[in-house]
Amino acid sequence: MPRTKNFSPEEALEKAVNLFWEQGYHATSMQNLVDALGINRASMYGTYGGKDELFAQALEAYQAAETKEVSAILYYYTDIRQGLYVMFEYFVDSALKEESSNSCFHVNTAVELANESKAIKESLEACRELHLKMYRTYLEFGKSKAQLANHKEIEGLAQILYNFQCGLMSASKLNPRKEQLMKSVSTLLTILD
Amino acid sequence: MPRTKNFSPEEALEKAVNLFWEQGYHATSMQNLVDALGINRASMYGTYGGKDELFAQALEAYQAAETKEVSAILYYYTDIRQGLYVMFEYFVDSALKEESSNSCFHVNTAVELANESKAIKESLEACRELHLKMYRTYLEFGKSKAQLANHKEIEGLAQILYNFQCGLMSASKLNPRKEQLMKSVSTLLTILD
DNA sequence: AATTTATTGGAATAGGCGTTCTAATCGCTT
DNA sequence: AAGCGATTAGAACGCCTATTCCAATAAATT
Repeated sequence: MPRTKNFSPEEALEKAVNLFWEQGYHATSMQNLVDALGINRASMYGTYGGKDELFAQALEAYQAAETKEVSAILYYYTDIRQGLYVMFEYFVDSALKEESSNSCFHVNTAVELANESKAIKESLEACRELHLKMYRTYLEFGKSKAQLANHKEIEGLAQILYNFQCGLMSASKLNPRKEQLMKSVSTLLTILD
Repeated sequence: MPRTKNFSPEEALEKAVNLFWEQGYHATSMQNLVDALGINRASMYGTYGGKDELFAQALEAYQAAETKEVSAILYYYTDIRQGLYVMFEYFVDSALKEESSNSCFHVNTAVELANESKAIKESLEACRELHLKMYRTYLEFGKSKAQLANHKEIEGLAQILYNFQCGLMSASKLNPRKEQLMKSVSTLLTILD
C-alpha cells in the first residue's frame, strides 16, 4: 500500500558519513545534509531521526566499515610488519582522499565530541577496544611465528599502534603528504625489532 | 583621560584559552565566553575583536606558552631519552588537567579547523614547524653526545615525535589514564635505541 | 481505476547565534 | 571640581539553527 522510498537509505547514509567526516558534527547543518544527501528534509527526519541520531548512525557505519577493512588487511598478510604497514597505508590513503586531509572520522569525533556526548563516547570506546583486540591478536600471532622477540610486551605494543594511528591521522591535517607519513610508519615499525 | 579597564586582558585571554581548549571553536558561543571571562560583551569585542580574532589570539597564546615550556624542558635535560620522556609527561599532564582529557588545544584545533580556516591553519603549521625544529636540534644534540646511533635518521625521528605527540593527545580522549599513556611513551622511545 | 498511506516539498516555528547599538557609568586628567 | 571618553550593561538586530507541520504527490494493493 504505502508509497516506496525513491532513495537508498544506505547510499544517503554514506553521503552523510562523508560530510560529517569532512566537516565535523558542529560545522555541519541539517541544511548542508539536505543538500548533500539529495533527499527531502522530512525524509531525513523520517528515516534517520534528528541530527544526533543521524550522526550516531553515520559514525557507526564508518567504524564498522573501517574495522572490517583493517581486519581483512591483517588477516591477508602473514608477515606482521607487512600487514601493519599496509594497514597504516590504508589509513593514510583513506585520510588523503581529497587534496587536504580529512583525517579519520573516528579520531575527529573523539577529539570533537568525546567530552560532549556520552553515547558517542561509548561508540568510540567500543571501536577502540575492537582495534586494540585486533592488534593484540595479530601481535600474538606474529610472536607465535617468531616474527616478534619473546621479550616484547604485546599490550604496550598494541597501545602504541592505536596511539600512533590516531597521531598519524591528526598530524595528516597539517602534513597531507603520503611519503612523509609512510616514512614515519616505517620508522615506528622498528619498535617491533 | 579615559576610563581604565577593570580586568586584565591577559587573564581573560587565558580563560578564553581554557574554554576553547575544552569545548572547541564551534561548540563555544560568545555567550559562553562572556560568562566564562567574567567581562562585558562589549569589552570583549573592544579588546579582542570578534569570535574569530579572539580564537586566533587564544590559540596563539596557547601555542607560544606550550612551545616555551617544551623548549625549557628539553634544554634542561642533557639526556635526550629523559628529556623526551619528561616532555611527553608534560603533554599528558596538560591534557589530563580535568578528570576527562581535553587533549591539546593545538591538536584539537588542527582536527577541527585546519580545513576550514586558512589563517588558523597557518598558525598551526608555524607551531608544527617550530616543534619539528626543536626535535631535530635536540636529536642532533643527542647524536653529538653519542646518545643516538649514527645511522639513525634525524628527520624521520623528528616527524615521528610530532606524530606521536598528536596521537598521544587525541588518544587520551578515550583513554585518560596517565600510566597507560606513559607506558606507550616508554615503548615509543625505544626507536632511539 | 479507486483507495490508501508513506513520501515529498516547502513554509512555519521557536530559539540561539554573532554582532551592533544605545545609554548610563565611572576613572582619569586638567 | 569639572568634564572628557572609554568602559560598561543589556537590549536589539538580522540571520541561521534544528525541528515540526501541512498540503500535495505518487506508488502499491484492492
